[in-house]
Amino acid sequence: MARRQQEKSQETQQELLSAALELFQERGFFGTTIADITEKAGYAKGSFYRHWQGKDEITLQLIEAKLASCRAARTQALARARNLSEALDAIWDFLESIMKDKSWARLFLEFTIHASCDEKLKASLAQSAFRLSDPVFAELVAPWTRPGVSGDKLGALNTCLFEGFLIHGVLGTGTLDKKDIRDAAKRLILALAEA
Amino acid sequence: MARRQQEKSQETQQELLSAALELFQERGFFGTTIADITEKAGYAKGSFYRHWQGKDEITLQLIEAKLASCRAARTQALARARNLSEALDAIWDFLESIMKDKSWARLFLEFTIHASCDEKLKASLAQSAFRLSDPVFAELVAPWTRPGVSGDKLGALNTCLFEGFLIHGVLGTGTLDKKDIRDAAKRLILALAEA
DNA sequence: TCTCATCCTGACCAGTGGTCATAAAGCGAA
DNA sequence: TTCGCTTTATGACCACTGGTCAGGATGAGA
Repeated sequence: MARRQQEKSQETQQELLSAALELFQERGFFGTTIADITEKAGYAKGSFYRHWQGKDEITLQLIEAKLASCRAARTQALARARNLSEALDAIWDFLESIMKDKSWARLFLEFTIHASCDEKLKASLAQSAFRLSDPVFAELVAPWTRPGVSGDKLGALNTCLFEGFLIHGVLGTGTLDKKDIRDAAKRLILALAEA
Repeated sequence: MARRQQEKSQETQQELLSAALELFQERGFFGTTIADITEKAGYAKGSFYRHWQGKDEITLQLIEAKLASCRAARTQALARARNLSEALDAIWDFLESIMKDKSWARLFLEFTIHASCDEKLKASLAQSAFRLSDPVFAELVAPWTRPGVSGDKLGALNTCLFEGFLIHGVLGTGTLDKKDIRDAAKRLILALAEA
């Protein structure tokens, strides 16, 4: 059987993923080179390209894995929500869980901006579960919004506040905390949904 | 006199600035190399470093120049404002004038994220007139906010919406337009300022 | 033992930001 | 005009990046 060879390959991939994650958290997306990753994992640079096409691909994979683990909790909480306020809380619990770690916030932002310069990557990003896309948000809040209110727009505004807060966070002025932004988002969305 | 030499130097600097601006708008901050800039302007790469320490410095200069031209109008409009709503409109006129051009929005974002990885640059950015800093906003809206309301927080929230909208813009989903975000910001700030 | 597929290597490439000895040109004075 | 001196401009050079690829090592099956 060729199982052991495949297992070795998988193991290598995992080691590279772990190394990449650590380095991204430490030095950010732009600050990490592929040579850094392979060196940390104990492989030659060429090995990287057996598993991914480039830094973009491995980053996307890491981000998706991170989000997948946070999404389960969100789905459960949303199922329990009895009104729009509770639904928004579930959504913001999800958003907060993503960024509990500041280095994740930076990685998200760096990658988002980087992706915005590349059409293909932008498409992957929009399709992936990375961002809480507007239609998804619309679907989540649909049960509690009045007809005529665009759920997409509510979602986009919510995302603006969230991603703006990410920038606020990485710049480190510290004027706002988690609660401030959540309250503001809830206030805004509730006001608009009922208008 | 050495005037003609200085004039030539100034002229070179201007040519490089123009070339840099065009390229930044076209290809973004990360997509533009220093060799691109000097080549477009018709100089050798080394000439660039007579005028700036690196890409960061020339970018900061370009951004500050852009903002300086927009700030005059803002100051005038704010002086005429008779209530918080009008003041917010003046501020959003200013913000909109900055990124009327989509390529500016991307440049702002790219540079902001890039700066967030560098302590020195982050300080320059905070100090510069680049971002509508929280204290400045607080001062602008102070005449119309109730005591006990933190103008800094209002400013930070306003900035979150603005910068979140910049991301929304560069990702090009197009769910929101200028008016949506301005209305949302006004609604939020007015509600909080009067609470 | 002999193949052959898989996994891994590291020298190699073009291109990056940044440096610096050198060349060219402008300047004022003799 | 001619001679220094200063300012401006050059492009080869450096260490580094993302990415490639012929070839070496290792394991699987006959």
